[in-house]
Amino acid sequence: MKKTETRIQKKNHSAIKSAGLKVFAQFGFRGSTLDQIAAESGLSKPNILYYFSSKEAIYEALLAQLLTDWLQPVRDIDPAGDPVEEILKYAKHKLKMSRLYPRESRLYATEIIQGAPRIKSVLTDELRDVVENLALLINHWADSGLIRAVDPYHLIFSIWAMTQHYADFEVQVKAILGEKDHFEDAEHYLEDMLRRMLTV
Amino acid sequence: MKKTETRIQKKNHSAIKSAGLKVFAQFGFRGSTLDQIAAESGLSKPNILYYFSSKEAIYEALLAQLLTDWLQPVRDIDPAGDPVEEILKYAKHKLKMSRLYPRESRLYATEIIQGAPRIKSVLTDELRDVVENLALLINHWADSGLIRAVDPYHLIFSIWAMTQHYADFEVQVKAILGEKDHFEDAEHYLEDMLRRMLTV
DNA sequence: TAATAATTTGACCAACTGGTCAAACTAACG
DNA sequence: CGTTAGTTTGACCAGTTGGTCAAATTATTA
Repeated sequence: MKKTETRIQKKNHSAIKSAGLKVFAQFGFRGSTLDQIAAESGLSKPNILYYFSSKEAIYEALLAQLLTDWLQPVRDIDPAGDPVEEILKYAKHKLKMSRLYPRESRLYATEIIQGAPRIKSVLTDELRDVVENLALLINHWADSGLIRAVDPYHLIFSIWAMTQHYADFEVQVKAILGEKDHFEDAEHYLEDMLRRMLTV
Repeated sequence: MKKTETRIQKKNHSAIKSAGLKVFAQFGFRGSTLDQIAAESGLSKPNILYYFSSKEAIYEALLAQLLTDWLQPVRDIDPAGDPVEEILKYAKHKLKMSRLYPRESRLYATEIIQGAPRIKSVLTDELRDVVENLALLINHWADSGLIRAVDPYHLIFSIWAMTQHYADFEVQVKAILGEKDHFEDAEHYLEDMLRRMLTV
C-alpha cells in the first residue's frame, strides 16, 4: 500500500502530471521534452525525475488515469433504464468531458493516432469487452422494440467521433464558428441526431 | 514555371513525400526525425536535404497538398443537385478518402490537435469561407423545404468527425471490430444517419 | 535542538537532432 | 568520347535530448 504520500509529494506529483498533460497533449510523447514539462510545472528536470522514474512513466500515469475515467461511464449505462435516455445520458456525458477536459481527449487522440503503442492491449481487452457488452445491450433493446435497430458498434463510434471532435479539433471548430461557446448547439444537434436514429 | 523536373527529381520528391507522410502521420512534426524519413525513403539524410530545404519544407509540402485535396470536394457540391444526394455524395467521398488515405487524415489530425500552428490562417480564411458557403447553401435548401432544418455547421462537423474517425482511430476500431473491412457497414450507418437527419 | 529523512539542484554525459559542405559519383548531351 | 550539370555521400558540427549523481538544502521528528 503506497498510501503514505507526503504533502510535498502530493503537490509535486500533481503538478508534474498537470504539466505533462498540457505538453503531451499538444506534442505527443516523442515531440515532448522533459524540459518543457519542467518549465510548465515550475520544477527542475532532475526534480521531476525524482518523482517519476522517466518521461515515459509520466505519460503512462496519465494514460492509465484517462482510461479508467473513460471506461466507467460506459459501464454506468443502466440496462434497466429507458434506452434512448440512457444513450443520450452517455453521449452528453462524453460531450461534457470534451468541453471540460479537452487536453485529456487530445492526449488520448494522439496516442491512438500513433497506433496506441502503449495501450493496445487495453483496447483489445478491456475496451473491446466493455463495448461488446454495450453492443449486446443495444441489440437487446432493439430486439425488444424499445429502440430502432441500428448497428450498435457504429452508433457508439458516431457518439465518440462527434463528441471528441469538439475537443480534438477545437482550433478548427473555432476557426469556423468563432470563439463563442459552441457546446450548447453541439449538444442540441447531438441529441436531435440520436433521437432521430433511435426512435420509431 | 518550374515544369523542368527531371526523372530523378520526380522519383525522389515523390519518395521523400511518401516517406514523410508515413513518418509525420505517426509521430507528428516534432516527433519525427530526418533519419526516419531517410530510412523510410531509402535516401541518405543529406540527399533528402538536397531536394527539400528542411524538415519543415517536407511537412509543409504535404500539408499544402492535403488542404487543396480536402477543400475541393466541398466546392464540388452542386447547389442545383438534389440536396440529400449531394450531401450524401460528399459524405461518402470523405469516407472513401479515410479508407484509401488514412495517413493523410492522421497527418491532418495531428496538425490540428497540436493547434494547427502552420495552417491556422488557412483554417480561418479558405476553410472558413468554403464552409460558410456550404452552410448558406444548406440553409437555403432547408428554407426551400428540400431538406429538414438542421444546424448546418454541426451537420458538417458530424460528417467530418464520423468519416475521419475511421482513419484516425483505426487501431481502436480494429481492436473492437477485428481486422475485417468495416467501411461498408460504416457507409450504411452514415447514409442511414444522414437520410434520417435530412428528410421529412 | 540535533539528527535523520526527504527534497532540490548544478554540473555533467552519451546519444541523438537538424543541418552543412566539400568531394565523389553519375547521367545527359553535344 | 569528353564536358558539364545534376546527384549522392561521409565526415562533421552545434544544439538538444533523457537521464545520472553527488552535494546542498529543507522538512520532519526524536
